[in-house]
Amino acid sequence: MDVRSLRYFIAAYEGGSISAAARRCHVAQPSISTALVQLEERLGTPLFERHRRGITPTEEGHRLYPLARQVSEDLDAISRLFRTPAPAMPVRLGLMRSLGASRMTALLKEYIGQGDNLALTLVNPEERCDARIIGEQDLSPGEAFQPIWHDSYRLALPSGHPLGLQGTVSLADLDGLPFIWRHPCAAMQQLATALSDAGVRCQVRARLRTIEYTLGLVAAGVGASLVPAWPEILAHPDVQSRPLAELEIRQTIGVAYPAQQTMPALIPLLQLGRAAWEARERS
Amino acid sequence: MDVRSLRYFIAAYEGGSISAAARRCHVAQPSISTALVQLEERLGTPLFERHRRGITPTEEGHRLYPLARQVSEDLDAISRLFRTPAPAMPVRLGLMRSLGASRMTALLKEYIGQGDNLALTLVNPEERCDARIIGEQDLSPGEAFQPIWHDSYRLALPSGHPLGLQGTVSLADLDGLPFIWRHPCAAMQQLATALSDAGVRCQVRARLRTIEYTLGLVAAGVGASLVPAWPEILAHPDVQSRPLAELEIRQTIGVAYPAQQTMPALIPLLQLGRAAWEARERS
DNA sequence: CCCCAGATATAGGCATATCTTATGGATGTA
DNA sequence: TACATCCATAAGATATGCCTATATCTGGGG
Repeated sequence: MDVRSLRYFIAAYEGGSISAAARRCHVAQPSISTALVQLEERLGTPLFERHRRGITPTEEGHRLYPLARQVSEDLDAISRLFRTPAPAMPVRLGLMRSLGASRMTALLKEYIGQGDNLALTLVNPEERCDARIIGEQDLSPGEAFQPIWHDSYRLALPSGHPLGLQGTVSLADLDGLPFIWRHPCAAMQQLATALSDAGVRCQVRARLRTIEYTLGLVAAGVGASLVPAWPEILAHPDVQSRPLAELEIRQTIGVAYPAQQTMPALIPLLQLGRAAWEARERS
Repeated sequence: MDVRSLRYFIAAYEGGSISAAARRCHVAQPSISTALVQLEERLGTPLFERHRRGITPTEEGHRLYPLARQVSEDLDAISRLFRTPAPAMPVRLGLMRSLGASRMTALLKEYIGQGDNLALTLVNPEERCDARIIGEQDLSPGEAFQPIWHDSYRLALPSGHPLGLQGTVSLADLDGLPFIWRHPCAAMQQLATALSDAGVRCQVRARLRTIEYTLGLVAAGVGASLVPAWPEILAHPDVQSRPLAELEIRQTIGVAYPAQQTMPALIPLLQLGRAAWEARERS
């Protein structure tokens, strides 16, 4: 028997579905599926009941779980045992504003877990730092770039707003529209340029920095705004979003780091970034 | 990290050499060697010091050993957990006399460990049984045969005996020689036939059944005898052995079992036998 | 003094295991 | 009805492990 299948089992048990386990383990769904079948054959008993909305552990699955955790964690402990407690590699990471809290914390959690005793300091991307999570357009000369996510921006409207009746919204529709401006943001800059080119002016009702506040004001009906198409935004109950017709506003976000002589402590971050990027490309 | 390399580590630690670990794990020596190197790289520390006569664990090796045992045994425990306690498959195994205690117990130990709750009964090979460990020449019709070991027989002499001065001993040298006869034994029969064909007669000083007693008498200087070339015999301090010149006495020992409809409980035994046989062919 | 035996390390070829992509079936949802 | 989600299966590509052969080193025996 193999710990690999045990780890897959753990992820499936905790995630409640095979697909979730695949995402968590950074592998494709069939890998988990077949590994679980093999494990069940090996143990001679079914471990999950499969249904449409996921899987539920059987009696035996519940019994196996704590044992599998035990073995898996013991193995991790062995890995750590001999790592000379690296003297807390300091890494200063510059984070661009409005990154999407959930995906960013997930990435940092994995990075910290995988890296070798990191002392992570988070700063603004303008400050001195070892690497920066920024949009590709803000790259400095001499920096290399590992893409991680790709955001497309959409117009956010209060639910029930008449523009929501259209599938897409054209720039001209924004003329005179109450608008909430967010700054600094490359996407907003792009929109500003396009609007002035088109001779369209909207009413700026507020200027602020964070996406969370912006969403709140949009939901309250203060005005429209431009937001990235993150799942947690698309799912917001009081906000609807529509793509802009003439203008496709996109931004690639990733790790910018000095091109020569990559700091070793950064390597796991770059690997995680690449994994996330390639997973996105596949789907 | 993989339990496979941990198991190899355990075998190397306990065996005191990489080659010994390879023999115990039924794999070739380079497999262990490279796996250990990879494990050391993974943990970032050397685990053994290599020298010509084997390996000795480093400080870290000693620390790793109990942990590796823990993980390996936990994993085995999981394997066993869900096996429905099979209702004690009874297996009657007929054992030919003079098999070589050490290798036979090693085989049986592996068989019991691998099989599924066996109730093993050891009997003489003439009695009714499910399978027999016998020499190939004693096969009954309708039995299939899986070879395990190949024995070549040599003349055993008390150390210091004048015939020991010759590299090989011819049949004629045995004329009048004090001899210890062992029975039943196919090799002895072969020798008896050859002697009578050559018109040579030796003095039979004793007749007995077990190899252990025979060796004792040879060591005591009572006479010579014919014994298989097992390591523990070749290494005996008071006995020297020489091949016979004209007559090569050999015997293949293996599992004899009913050719049709193999009992499932026998399958692990056949697999172990084949593994041992193939390992012998390689060396 | 030379050669052999026994130990470990390395290189190349091969088989198997694992992963990915593509696809189908089933079911709840807009 | 179309769609999204989830699981299972098949087929092709890739990786990993294993084996054979070989090289190096060392101690022992003739």
